Amino acid sequence: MQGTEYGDEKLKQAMADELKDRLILAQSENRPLRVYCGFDPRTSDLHIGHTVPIRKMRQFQELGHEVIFVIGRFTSLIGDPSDKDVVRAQISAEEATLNAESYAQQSFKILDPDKTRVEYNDTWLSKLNFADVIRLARNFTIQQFLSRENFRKRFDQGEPIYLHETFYSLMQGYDALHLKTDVQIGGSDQLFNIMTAARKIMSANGEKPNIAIINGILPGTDGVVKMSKSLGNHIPLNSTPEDMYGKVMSVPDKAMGHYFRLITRWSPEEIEQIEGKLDSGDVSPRDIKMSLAHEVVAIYHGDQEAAAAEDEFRRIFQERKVPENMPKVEISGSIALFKLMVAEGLASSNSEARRLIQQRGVSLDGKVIDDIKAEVMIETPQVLKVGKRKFIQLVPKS
RNA sequence: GGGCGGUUACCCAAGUGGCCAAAGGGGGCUGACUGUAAAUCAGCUGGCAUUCGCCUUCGGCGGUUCGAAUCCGUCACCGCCCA
Repeated sequence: MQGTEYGDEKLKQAMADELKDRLILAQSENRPLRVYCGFDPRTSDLHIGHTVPIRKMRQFQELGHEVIFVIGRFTSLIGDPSDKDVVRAQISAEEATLNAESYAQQSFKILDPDKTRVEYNDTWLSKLNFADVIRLARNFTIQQFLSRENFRKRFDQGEPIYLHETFYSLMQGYDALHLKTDVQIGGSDQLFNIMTAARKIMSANGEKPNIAIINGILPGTDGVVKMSKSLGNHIPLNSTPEDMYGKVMSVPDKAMGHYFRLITRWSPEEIEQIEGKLDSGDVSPRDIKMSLAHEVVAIYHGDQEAAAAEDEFRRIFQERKVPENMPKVEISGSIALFKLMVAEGLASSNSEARRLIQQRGVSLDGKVIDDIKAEVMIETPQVLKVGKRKFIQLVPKS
């Protein structure tokens, strides 16, 4: 039950007890627990926020249990209202399918592919007819949904709540029923879907309700809001070691604890020790964060890459030098600086490029260029820096 | 189906005929400071041209007007109340 967050001690205890009982039961039936977690293939990139439940699945896997990775190809067409207080856009089936495939692949960075069952929930959900749906819906009252915070808030503020949004919970519940799961893993934003919807649907249909393992929510690089691609505060699993390292470093100090607990391999004892050092001021928070960044990178890229990313970070941001490797661009003759920036993707429009130049955000070999009419002529290789972290090397065309 | 209110840039939100590319806040970006943290300060934040200027944008379409985000018509969508 490490790294879990039920927001309620009694609930946590109840779930822990139930899990124990279920383990005993499963053992007597000579079978492993069936554990599942669903993912919404809304985007194609997994980010480290997604890894929180995935790591939990991995733990179950290591203990010999059966793990089902459910891709919500059907549900993503509807949109999960759980983590937003606004309606989410629906995406197309084609998009969902494409995303789903790369999704499963990425999850194998953590899960053991041979021991993971991947399921797409449209396999069973698309077969339900209207009468089936009504039967499921009969288990719930409008009031139950309204008592849920995100619906309540919208209701009170006179913002729309669409009927189809309530179906999301039903679908998730049906997933659990269909798969006859013992355990369902999810973030604390899934509490309603798991505790209220899934458990009710299961017991109403004669199954034992699955046990909820509720993880804390990993905040994004802003340190406050749940990590998500759409908010741009995410750290993609596919990003380079350097990028990943840097992004972790940009996380506010106050959010470090969540990162320790939710995405590192550190034990509770180690974390306690680290936090002790932080509190006493024995170690600089920056150094702690650097070891955090190292750890995160090491999980996905290995120690060597992590060490290299750390060197690079020191080099660029602490010693203010240029990166070891950067894209090379050949320049012949002379070209307007702002045009070059746009051509190389360092600015999204001429106006933005000029703005950056005016704001002294552009330099060539360390020398700030603040003339928007500047022309560049390259005779020997020079490094163009735009903003805090964009570098390219300009070389003369041979 | 009826009545009322609403739809403004990435988000929230002001603006009710010209001084509106559109107040303010958030977010983002750049710079200073710094630990790519926090806090703070300054600037920027539609596009093209950076010289006057030009173009696109205020739910869609159409109209009135020298001129519309602002007025009229119509359509779409949302909220509240009534049925």
